[in-house]
Amino acid sequence: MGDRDAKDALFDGFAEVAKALASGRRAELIDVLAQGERHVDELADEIDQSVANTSFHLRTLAGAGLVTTRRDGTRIHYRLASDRVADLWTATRDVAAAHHERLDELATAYLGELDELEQVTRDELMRRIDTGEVVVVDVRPAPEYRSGHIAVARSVPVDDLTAHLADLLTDVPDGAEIVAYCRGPYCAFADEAVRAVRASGRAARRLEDGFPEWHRAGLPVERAHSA
Amino acid sequence: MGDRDAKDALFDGFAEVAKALASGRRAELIDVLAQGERHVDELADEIDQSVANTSFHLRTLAGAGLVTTRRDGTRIHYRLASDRVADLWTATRDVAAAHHERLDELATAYLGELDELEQVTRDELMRRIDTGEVVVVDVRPAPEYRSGHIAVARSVPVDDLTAHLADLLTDVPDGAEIVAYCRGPYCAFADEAVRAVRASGRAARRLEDGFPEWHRAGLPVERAHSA
DNA sequence: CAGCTGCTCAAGTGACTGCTTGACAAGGTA
DNA sequence: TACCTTGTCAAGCAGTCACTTGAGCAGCTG
Repeated sequence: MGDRDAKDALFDGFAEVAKALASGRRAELIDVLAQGERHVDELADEIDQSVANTSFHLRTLAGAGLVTTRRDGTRIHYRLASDRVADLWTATRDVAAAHHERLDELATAYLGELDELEQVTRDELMRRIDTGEVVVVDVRPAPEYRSGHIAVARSVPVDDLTAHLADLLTDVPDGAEIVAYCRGPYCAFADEAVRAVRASGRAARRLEDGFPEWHRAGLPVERAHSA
Repeated sequence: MGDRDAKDALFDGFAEVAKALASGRRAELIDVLAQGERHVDELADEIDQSVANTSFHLRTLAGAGLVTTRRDGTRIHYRLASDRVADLWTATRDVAAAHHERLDELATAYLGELDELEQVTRDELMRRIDTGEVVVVDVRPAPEYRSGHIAVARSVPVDDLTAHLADLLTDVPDGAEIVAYCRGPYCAFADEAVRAVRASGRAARRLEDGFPEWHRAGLPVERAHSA
């Protein structure tokens, strides 16, 4: 007890958890899985990798205990092992945002300039939902909406947005604003949606973060029965 | 904007932060630096590695933004970039504790059986400090005590414990208990101290975690002026 | 049963990591 | 000035990782 080999082995154990997140592709998987469970081809599609490689990364994550699986017929559904994993992912992003010297640049390259799109905080959105001044739009892919979403939100996946934009706009009362949300602060879907809505002349902003943060803040959600 | 390469680059950026923690030796460094700043040979000594290798790991951590340096004459002091890094370290340990299948085993191999040593929570220790029923002993190395410690604690580094045990015991009033603390929940110093004190027939327990957790909980500390 | 879908596994390649040794640079001291 | 201390850097080796291709296996469906 208390010797060097045992200490090294223990800290190597902690490092295994960090190692699981130490790949951009696995980080993307965690970001998607934080929305709810998904099966392998969907995940492969989300991260633009082969099914074999995605399967390999998922097994790496499972080996470190970050995700678990559930079989349903021929499909295997992966999900985060617990909310703690989502907390770890949030902590990683926070440290990167605060201390990684090039992160702003990388985020801007992916999301575009953020200053032009004023954001809505969770608290402000909650107040405006209560007073009915807002239409909340979930622009994530449909499976993510199905497995859980902000209570009053309607689903308009960003891929279908141009097709359904006219419908959406007719449902927005005068004086109300559209607020779009997606996976989190570094998800591009909401920004894309906000730009599209604004291009058609209506007011729109994005929520500052996404569904996982809303849910973990204890704000009202609707969840699928099985997920 | 919004394209695959930019998304990969952004998530690779997040992964760089995780990669920095993805080595047992670097994790040990973070655990030590969470106590306060230290210079390179001290750190090399703590993790039982060569100065060259320790310097290499520290530069890796600095490259990811997790630590910063301060020059003082010929010495270079390293410290955590902010409390966020300590939060990330805590989140990593929590996930490992909850989901890593062999972590309990590794922790037991290093710390010994925990059940035999009943632990004191922060809240309970705070109450007992107020009622004066307790002598709080900081068993970390002296530099860590100097850069910050629990307000009423006295320093008895575990290396010096056998030499100072008699002194310590004479200062403990009848009916009072010794509570030892060190770096955190996976630090062996406090357990070792508790066993030594108990072997001499006095009551002793360890604090459930360590100084960084106490400090971040906003409980009373004394800090060095310069650190 | 055969054939299909959904996923995993194995082998192979190029790139990176962790550690060692030994040389070197920056700053302080005599 | 020369010399010491402290820390970094470079080369080199063994081990590991990310991704590809192609094979294989479990469980449905006809």
